[in-house]
Amino acid sequence: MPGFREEIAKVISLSLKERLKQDEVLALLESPPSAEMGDIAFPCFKLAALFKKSPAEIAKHLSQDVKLPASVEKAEAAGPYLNFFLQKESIAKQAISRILKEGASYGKLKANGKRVMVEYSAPNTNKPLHLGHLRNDSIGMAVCKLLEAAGCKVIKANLVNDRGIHICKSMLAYRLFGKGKTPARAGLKPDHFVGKYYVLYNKKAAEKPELEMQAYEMLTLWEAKDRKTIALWKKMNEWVLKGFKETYKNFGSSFDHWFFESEFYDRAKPLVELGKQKGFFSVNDEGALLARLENYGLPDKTVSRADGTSIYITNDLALTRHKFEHFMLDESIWVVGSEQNLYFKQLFKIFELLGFAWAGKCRHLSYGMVFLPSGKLKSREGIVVDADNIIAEVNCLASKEVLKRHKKIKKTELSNRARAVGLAAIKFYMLKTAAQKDLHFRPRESISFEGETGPYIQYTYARAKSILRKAKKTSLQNLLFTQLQSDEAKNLIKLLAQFPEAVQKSADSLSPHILCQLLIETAEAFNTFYHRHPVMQAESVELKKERLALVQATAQVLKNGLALLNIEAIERM
RNA sequence: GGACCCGUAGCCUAGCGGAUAGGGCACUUCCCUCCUAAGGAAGGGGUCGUGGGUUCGAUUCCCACCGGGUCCGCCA
Repeated sequence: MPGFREEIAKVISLSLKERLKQDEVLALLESPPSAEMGDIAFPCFKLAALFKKSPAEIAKHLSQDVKLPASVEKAEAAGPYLNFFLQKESIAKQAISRILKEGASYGKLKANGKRVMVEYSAPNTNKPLHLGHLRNDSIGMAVCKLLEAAGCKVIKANLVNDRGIHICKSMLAYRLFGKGKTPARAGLKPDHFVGKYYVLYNKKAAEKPELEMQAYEMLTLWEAKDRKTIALWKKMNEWVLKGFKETYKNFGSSFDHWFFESEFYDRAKPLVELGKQKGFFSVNDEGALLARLENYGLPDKTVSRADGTSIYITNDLALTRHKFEHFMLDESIWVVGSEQNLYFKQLFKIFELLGFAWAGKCRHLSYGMVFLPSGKLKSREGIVVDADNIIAEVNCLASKEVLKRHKKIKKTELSNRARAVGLAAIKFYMLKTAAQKDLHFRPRESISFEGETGPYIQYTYARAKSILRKAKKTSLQNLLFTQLQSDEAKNLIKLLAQFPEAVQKSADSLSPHILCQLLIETAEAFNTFYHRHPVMQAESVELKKERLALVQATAQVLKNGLALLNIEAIERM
């Protein structure tokens, strides 16, 4: 069902003899700076070169030539812009009935057959998930949902970094100082229990440098599949994974596939051979194997150690090939922090040089670092903001807020609402700014429930739902929208109509913040409308119904939007 | 030394070649006999890091510089 924006794009496209396609026109539409100038603006700058006329001339020509749809009252050229004045009844009818009809699928595009894998979270099994993972998971989940809405078949993947020297460090500390304790006996969440030994290792290693040697010996034993070492590794990894799964469940992260580095790190031999054959993998003076990338403006990358043991990239070489071949992917996306920008450039260049057809289908979704007031997160020193603690802390804050408003609320209801509100605060905070920007996390200020926040949008939704509950089962069929005349209603409708385009844009550019921005604007517009125009006390029955329909449509859009950000819309707050 | 990212009001942030630079926090002043005040209305606060250049037009593109960050490991 086309909306009025599509209609406008269509008539412009037709008038331009389709030199610009409807979708291209649609993407160019913007809002004039003030309402007096119109509701939708079409800038003509891009057409100047195409038609060899000034933008103003083109706008003028279009204003006379364009065949206006019913949703448009008039179109005026204003310098280089063509401004459209919308017909209130028509757009209300069109947009609201479309949203009510499509319901939960409003904003979703039809399937495009593209298979995309999104790898995110990627924890290390030597320590619990921290603040950085919360940003990673928030972005990862939102991008998965956005791509799904855009019509892709999405496979959510988690790569568990479960081998390597860092894992051996917590293992060594446990063997030396653990005295056979278990998480249960220590009364700790199992991933926190293991993390304690990683911190302990680093503390002890500062005094006893020989520990480093011992950790490396342990890695060699592990690679040689030494029974006792493997047994310890398995035990500790099980503990950690059990803890992770609990955190993921709490936070709402989910995965279709779990990959383990331990299963892929030694499967890169054929690729290493291929690289040698192609002549750009070669051994250096110390005996390590390097991918020679200096001709491509990149530093060389070590592919395997002199003693033949594997390093991190070995795993990615084998795993990526497996991903594309086994899952028949059209695209593979890695959600990984910006500190690995160079690493991914090198990795992708190696795929290209190895000659894989899918080399160009790899995307690194890079996001900025999360800093604390004291500096960067440093898990080695135990300076972390632990994910579980943050979730619990925000939950507690939310709980207090709910309790302030509802003194006699039932316990289960209180905890459900607090959980939803707390998570919304964290996730929206992580998503509302462009991913590449660094984030400075100040626990007290960062996660607020007022202003541009997840809870603000949830609150707006809850207010809308509260009205709808009061209205009971008023029929909203066959409304004419002749009464819904206010500017506030019109503004709101215009924003609701932009939702599908915002979803598309967010998905295409892997930028959840674009959708966040629209949801904020929509919530603001609704709250303005809410204050100016009482719904249940409307002057006439017809007006009341029309307002109710608008409230219903707004609630639907907010709910759909939040869902794409992996945030729950709650009925009452 | 080299590469990349970020500098927009006290703080956070959108816009990234075009119409008066949008928001939020904090601050000032109003609004709960009225559908949830986690809200709304109004107000003050900006040389869009600095200096050049390209352009009819630059917060947006290019160059230099200055701040801040990251990476350049036989760590992951």
